[in-house]
Parts: sequence; C-alpha cells; structure tokens
Amino acid sequence: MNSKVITMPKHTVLIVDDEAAIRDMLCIALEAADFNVLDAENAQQAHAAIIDKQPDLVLLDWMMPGTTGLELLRRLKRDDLTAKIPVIMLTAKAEEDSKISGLDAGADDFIPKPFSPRELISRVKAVLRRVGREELQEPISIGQLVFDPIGHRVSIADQAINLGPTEYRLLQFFLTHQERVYSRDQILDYVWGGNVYLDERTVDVHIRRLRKAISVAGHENYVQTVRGAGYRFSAQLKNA
Amino acid sequence: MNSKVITMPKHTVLIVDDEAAIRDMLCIALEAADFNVLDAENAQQAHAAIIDKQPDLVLLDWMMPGTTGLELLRRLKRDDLTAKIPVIMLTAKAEEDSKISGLDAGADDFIPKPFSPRELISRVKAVLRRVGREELQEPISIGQLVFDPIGHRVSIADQAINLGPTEYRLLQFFLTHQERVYSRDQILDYVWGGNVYLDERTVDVHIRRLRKAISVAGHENYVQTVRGAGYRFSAQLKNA
DNA sequence: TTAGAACTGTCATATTTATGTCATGGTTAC
DNA sequence: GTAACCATGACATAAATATGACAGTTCTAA
Repeated sequence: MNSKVITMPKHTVLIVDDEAAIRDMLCIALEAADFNVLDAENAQQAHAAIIDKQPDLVLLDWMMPGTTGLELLRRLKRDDLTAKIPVIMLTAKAEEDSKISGLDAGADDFIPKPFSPRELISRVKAVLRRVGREELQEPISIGQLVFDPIGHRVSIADQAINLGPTEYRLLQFFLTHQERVYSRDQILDYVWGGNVYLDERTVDVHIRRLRKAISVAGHENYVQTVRGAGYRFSAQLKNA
Repeated sequence: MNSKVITMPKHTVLIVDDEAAIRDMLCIALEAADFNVLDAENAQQAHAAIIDKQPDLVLLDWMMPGTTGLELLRRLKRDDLTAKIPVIMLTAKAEEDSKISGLDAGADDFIPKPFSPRELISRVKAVLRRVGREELQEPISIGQLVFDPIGHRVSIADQAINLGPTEYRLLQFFLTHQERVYSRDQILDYVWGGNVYLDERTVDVHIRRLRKAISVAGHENYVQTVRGAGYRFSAQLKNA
C-alpha cells in the first residue's frame, strides 16, 4: 500500500483534543502527509499513549475539560522519559498569555486556531526537523565502533554489524547514557517504552545478544554487568 | 515470582483509600508492577503506617470519612520526618479547587478517577524518578578514593575497585555517616535493612572484605575498629 | 499467498559470584 | 595470664547472571 521508506521511517504524531471533529481533521491531514497518527481525547489517554507508544511529536489542545493541556505539558516536561518529546500547542484564542506560559513550560511551537492543514503540516515538519537536527543524528563512536543513526547502521572497524531492532535501540540508549548504571527495570522503561510487562530476565537476553553482535575486537566489554544493580555502558573498561 | 533484588530494593507504596475495592485494585496493579504495597483505610492508619514503614510514596484518596486526604497531606508536609515523602492525590472529581489546593499543599501529582492502572503506574514511576533525581548523589571522595553512586563505581587513585554489593552498600553507608561509631547491630539495620536476623559477626567479615578491597595506599585505615563499641569511618586516621 | 528468514520473549540449565557461618589464631584490657 | 573481643581464611550454600534452545510472531521475498 504505502511505499516503503527504509532510510526515513515515518514519524508518529499524537493528537490530543477533546473534539472529535478536530481530531479527525488533523488525523486526515497528517496521514495524507505520511505520518503515523495516534489520538487521545483527554490528558489521561494522552499520557498513557505517550508513555506507551513514544510518539515523535505531540499536538496538544490548550483547552480541554479536566486536566488542561498546559498541565499535561508540564508533566511531560518534568519527566525524563518524556521531556524530550516535542509538543506543539493548539489554542482557540491567540492570547499572549497562553502563548507565553505555553512556551515557558516547554512547548516547541504554538498554533492558534483556526489554522489550515497546510500550515499545520509545515509547522510539524519544521519542529521535527529542528529537534531531529539537534539531538539526533550525529554519528556516535566509541573505540572502533561507529553508530550512525541516519543510516541506521552500526559498524566496527568498518565492518558492518547486524543488530536486531531491539539491540539497536539498546545500543543507542547505552551510547547516549554512558557511565551510568541502569536497573533492568529502567532499561525496560527506556528501551522498550513505558508500560510493557516483561520479565526482567528478558533484558539479560538482549544484553547477551548485543554483546554477541558487537564482540569484535573486544567491544563487548563496553557493556558491563553491575552485579546486584543492572548494567552500565562504559568507555572505561573494567579492571582486571 | 520475581527475584529479590537486595541492592536495588523495591519501592514501597502506601495506598490510602476508604473503599476496599479500590485498595484491592490498586494493590494488584502495583504489585504486578513490582512494588511493595501497604494499605490503610483511614488517615489514622495511614499516618501510623507512614511513620512506621516509611513508604517511598503515598497514594492518597482525596475524599475520606473523618480526616480528609487534604488534612493528612498537610500534616505530612508539616513534619520534617515525612515532608519529603512524595504524595499522589486521587480524586473522584476533576475539580479545579481540589486540584489547586492539593498541589498547593504539596502533592506531587494529581490523578482524577477513573484512571487506568497503566496510567497510575506510569505516574507513580514518574514521581519516583523525579524525586530520586533530586536527591541525586554527587560523587563522594576521601583521600584518593572516589565513590560514584551514579556509575556505581569506586576507585582509588584512578584504579577501579571491585566490591561486592554488600561491601558497596557498607562503604556508601560509611561515607555518608563518617566520624561516628556504629554498633554491629546498627550497621546491620542500616546496611542490610530492617528485618534481617543475622549473626553480628557477619559484620566483621564484611568489614574485613571492605578493608581488603580498599587497601590501596592505606585507605583501609579509614575503617576503624572501636573495641567494645563497633566500627567507625573516619577521615582522621587513627594515631599510632 | 506462501515458504522461509528474522526477531522476540521465556525457559531450563550452566556458570559465576556473593553471603553467612565457623574454626582458628591474634589482640587488648585488666 | 586470661577472658573478652576481633581478624582472618575456608567453605557450603544461596543468589545473580550467562547461555543455548524453543515456540510463537512478524517480515520478506518470491
């Protein structure tokens, strides 16, 4: 149905609005622009979906019954797990107030209703470009290992390394969080996404798979077991 | 079902709600997420449990017969001993009033009923992460010894030191409680945790293991035997 | 569509490491 | 000198982690 885009996986956008009509409209517009779309009609659903699915961007209505958009935004920005997900606020009135407090609380952009789908899409893309440029995509290397997020490939000493999707994410997580111990539980949260219900031992197995895959020229030694605490990725090789 | 993790103790959550059905529901959800769970059906019980068991987090129903949740919250926040325990308020109605006064009185989050267990768990985890981050431990150093809680590593003069989990905790305890004698009994309480029934001599053995591990450049001399009383960790090396 | 390959999560089992107790020997205080 | 106290090495057991295999799924390529 869709053409496959291997090098540029689709972005996932979560729409949060209490009005079904607006959700549908946004949904259609975004899907036409080749995004994956999720939606939620209140802050609870939204939060669950964010934790669970880790969308690349959230479109958040300012005014909602119950927990308002602003509160949800604050909550997202307080928590490490979700703080980096960009949020675009939608508001019915172009109040300076809300704009200021919204940007203040960490919104990445601010779109006053009414807006055209065209404008929306271009702002979404702009934000994604910006954050994409900022955090992503510099290749990371350690030892002879090179991790290239853009090409989605990993190599050691110029030899391509084959990793499963989970091992890839695990390695990415480790590379961006070095010199620090994480419990199996935390690793499940960060790498698998929020609310998976998995056996902690599963982490061991994937650690082993990762080690096996990168065990070229001793690179598996970067992935260190910390008995009783979890795992650590460290450039300082463990002592003899 | 799950293996016990001694060095990474499970978090304990206290549920305070007058409805048994809700307590049970929460209980099951939290236990499935690998928390220790306590419960109380009124403010008195809750307060006693908090003092007694020192839970890591309290889930507090807003509306309860007798002392309301808000009052209990205020009491907790007034008392130094309990002020730092995070509290999540549960409320049946998404009243702005209660939300405001709840956050105002020091609640860490606010969950309107009805909520999904999934949502609840993720919020509990988020709050625990947040407070955990705040009391983040800076590396501690003494002499040439560096104790890094984040990386869970110990080194002396840049040489990594290998410690077993118990020795690690013992050292951590000493570093945060220097210049003071502790009896074997106290050390068992603090390092092993409340209800272990172990021979006091066990402490001797672990003291020895710790000394052995850090006996580089004389660092074992920080761990001092106080005959008839216990042990002390002191930066002032004992005199000859 | 279907056969085959790749990926996941869970087990059972092996391996490694840590723990608590004991027996023995050394120290200290009186 | 001796009784209490502490240090130390050894050891059986327990606990945590590593590993290989497997079955259910999902993906891929005809």
